[in-house]
Amino acid sequence: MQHQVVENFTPTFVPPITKTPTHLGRIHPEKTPLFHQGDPSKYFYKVRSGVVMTYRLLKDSQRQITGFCTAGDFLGMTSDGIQHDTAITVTTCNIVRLTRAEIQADKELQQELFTKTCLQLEEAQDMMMTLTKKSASEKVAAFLVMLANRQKSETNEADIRLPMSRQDIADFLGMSIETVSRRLTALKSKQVIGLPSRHIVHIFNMGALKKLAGARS
Amino acid sequence: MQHQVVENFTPTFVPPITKTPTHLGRIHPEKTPLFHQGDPSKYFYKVRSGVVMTYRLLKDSQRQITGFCTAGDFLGMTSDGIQHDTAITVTTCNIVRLTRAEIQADKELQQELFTKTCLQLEEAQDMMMTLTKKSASEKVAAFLVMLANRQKSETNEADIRLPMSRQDIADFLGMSIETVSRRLTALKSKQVIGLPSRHIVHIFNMGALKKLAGARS
DNA sequence: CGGCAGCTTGATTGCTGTCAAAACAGGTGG
DNA sequence: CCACCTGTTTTGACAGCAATCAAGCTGCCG
Repeated sequence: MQHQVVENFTPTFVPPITKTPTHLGRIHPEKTPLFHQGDPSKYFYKVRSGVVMTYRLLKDSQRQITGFCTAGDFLGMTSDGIQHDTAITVTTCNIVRLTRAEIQADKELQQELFTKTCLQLEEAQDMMMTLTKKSASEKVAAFLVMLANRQKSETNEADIRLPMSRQDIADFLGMSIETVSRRLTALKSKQVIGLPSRHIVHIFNMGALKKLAGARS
Repeated sequence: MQHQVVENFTPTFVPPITKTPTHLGRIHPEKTPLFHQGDPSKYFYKVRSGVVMTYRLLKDSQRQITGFCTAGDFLGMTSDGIQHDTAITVTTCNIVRLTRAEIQADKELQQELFTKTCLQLEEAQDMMMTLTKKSASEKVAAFLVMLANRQKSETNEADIRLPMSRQDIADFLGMSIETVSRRLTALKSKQVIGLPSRHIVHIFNMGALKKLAGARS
C-alpha cells in the first residue's frame, strides 16, 4: 500500500466540473479507502476523476458491491450519520472532500448533491432490475455497456478498461467469479468482444453487445 | 377511478408527522396511481398513512417493484425531471402533495426530504444484498420481517397484514409467484408463521423468523 | 351454481453455484 | 535469464435450487 502519487493514469475524458469548490481535489492512489462501513459520516466526497467502489460486508464476509462511482458522483450520503458501506478507490482518483457546512452554504452545490443522490437511487433501482430479471450473460453484457458509457465510448468499436477484478464484477452482479469468467469467454467466442489482456476489453460490436445486454426498459 | 373518500381503513398506528405542511393530505383509495413511469415530475409526495408501491416496467412487460413506501416516506424524487417508475397505492392512503417551490421554501422540509432520499438509497442497496445473497426462503422471511417492522409489530407474536398480492411479493423479491407460495407454506409447516387468510400472516415466532431471514450484516 | 381470478401444489428442466484443477501473469531471487 | 512462487483467472465436472409448465384448489361475485 505504498502511497506513490502516480499521475500517469490515463484520463480518457475531462471531468465535467459543474462547480468549483473551495478546496481542490486530492489525489488518492488506487485501493485507498475513503471511509469504512460503520464510520461516522463527517464529509461528503465528490469524485473528480477515477473510479471509486462502495461495498457492504456481511457477517459471513460475503460482499455486495453497491456501486461504482466516477467523475461527478458523490459519496458519503447517509440518513443516520453512519456510513453503511465502505468506499475504496479502484484506480487513482481525484476526489474533493466537502464538509456539511460547505454544502449548506452553497445553494447550487446543495442542489447538485440532491440531484446526484436521486440519480444514485435510480441507478440502484435499475440495478435491482438487472439483478432479478437478467440472466448471467445479460448481466455481464450490461456491465460492459455501462462501463463503455461511463468511459464515453459511444462508438461501435472501442477498447474499454476494466480496472476492477473479476471478483469485484462478480460481487457487483451477484454471481460467482466462475460464471463471470465463463460469460466473458462466451462473448469472446461470439466475436462480440475481445480480451487482449485481463483488464482490457475490446468491443467489436457495441450494437450486438447492447442487444445481448437486454435493455428492455 | 372514482375518488370516493373511504375513511374506514384501519390505521394501525398514528403517522409520525414531523412537519405539518400547508396542505392537509388527500385520501387516495387503494390501487390509485399517483404518477406513471415517463411522466414529467412536477410534485413530491409524502406518505402520511397507508402503503404505496413503486414499480418499473420493461418492454416485455416484466415488472420490478422498486419499493413499498409507508408513513413518512417521500415519492417523486428524480434526477432528470422524469419519473422512472410508476407509483400506485396498495391500500387506502393519506398523501400530501408538495410542489418544488414548497420544498425550496421550507428549510426543514428540504432537509427531511434529503434524509429520506438517502434512506431510500440505503434501502435500495440493502435490497441489492437481499436479491443477490439470500435464498428464496430467506428473502420471504426477510420480507415478512420488514413488514412487521413497518407495522411496528416488535413483539414475538403478531398478526401482520399483507396488503399486496403474491405476484407483487414475487416481483419485489425477484422470484416466481410459485416459489413465494412454496416458501410461505414451508414457513407455515415449520410452525414459524400461520396463514389464517390470504392477506394476513400470523407470526408465531419472530425470533425464529429473523434467524431464517438471515440478517448477517 | 358456474365462472373467474388468485393461490397452491406437482413434475421437470436448466441455469448457475460449488468444488477442483489447470493455465496464466506478475514479481522475486538466484 | 530462468526457476520459482503466489495470486488471479480460466476451464471442467457435477449437484441443487428455483423457473417453468401444468394441473388442482379456494374464495368471491354474479
